[in-house]
Amino acid sequence: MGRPPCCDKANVKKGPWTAEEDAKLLAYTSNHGTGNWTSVPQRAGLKRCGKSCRLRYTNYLRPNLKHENFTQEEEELIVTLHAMLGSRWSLIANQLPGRTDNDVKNYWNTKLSKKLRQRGIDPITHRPIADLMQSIGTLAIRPPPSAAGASSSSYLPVNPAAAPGLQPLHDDVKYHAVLNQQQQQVITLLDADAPGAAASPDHPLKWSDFLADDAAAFEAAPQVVLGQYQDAAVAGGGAHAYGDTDSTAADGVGVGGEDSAASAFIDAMLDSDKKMGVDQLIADLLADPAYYYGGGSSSSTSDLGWGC
DNA sequence: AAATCGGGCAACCGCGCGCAG
DNA sequence: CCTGCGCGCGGTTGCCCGATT
Repeated sequence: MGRPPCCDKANVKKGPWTAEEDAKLLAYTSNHGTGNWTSVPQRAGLKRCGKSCRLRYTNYLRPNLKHENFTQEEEELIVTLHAMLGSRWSLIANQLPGRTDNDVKNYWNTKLSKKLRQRGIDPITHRPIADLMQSIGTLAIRPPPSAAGASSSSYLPVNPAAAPGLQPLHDDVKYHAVLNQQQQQVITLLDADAPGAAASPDHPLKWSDFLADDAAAFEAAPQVVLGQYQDAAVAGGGAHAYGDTDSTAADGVGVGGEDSAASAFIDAMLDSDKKMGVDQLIADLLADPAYYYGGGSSSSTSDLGWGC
């Protein structure tokens, strides 16, 4: 059997919140804070489920929330982080002060995913759709991994430059295997950067460490996953600090230095990887940016025109 | 002017995780 | 160690409203 419901659904109001309910919830939270959500409805005089109250507060009533449209910088950051994290909306939202996971998720589903598709990028894999179609096309005729020169027991990457005949789908499999490792590290690091969380001694790196204002400090860093969005960002102006109007929330993200900062971040991740014995895997993967976006093709990054 | 359609968004649902007893 | 509970998350639903026919 599943878990019992958190509240008596028969006596709980559902649907849109009224101004009166908002006022009650706001009055309660401003006086008592947001402690035990299950007791909030009763204490605040609301006929709502505690979960509903929490959702209403975090997505709408919470102070310092932004209600205006997403900016170009925010869009780019969402796409960048989605490429690294997938649909970990809460982690992505943590890097966008004043935005909620619901905001980001809705914006992605209604706007950004379509935008990417229109530009020929698969919003799930962040790779050119043409490449994916080609991969699907090779599925039926692709030889087993052992025949392709790779171990059949693992997805150890082969430097694409050293294996030009590698089938695209095989690339995809390895890409995801390695990317998943990267994602897990990014997630761990972002978690450690969450408000109130201490940096793990096992992962001394913190995402915010790479958000220095001085973007030039990272110029030497190789451009990897995020590089394809850089052209538009650079064209849109120099380094510009992301509006951090709420110093108590997640740290403001320096979008102007974001790409280079993110690259430096990944570089540091790679250093960390060495300790885990996967540095060679990552190094091989990063050796060729085309590995991510089928570079060299017509779908090169500058063609995305993201800033338009 | 009315009906229909589609996009956007707020809210709900179910699940997993962490923690306290 | 086990169990129950609360919280937070991601996926999904359904309503509202503007655009189109």
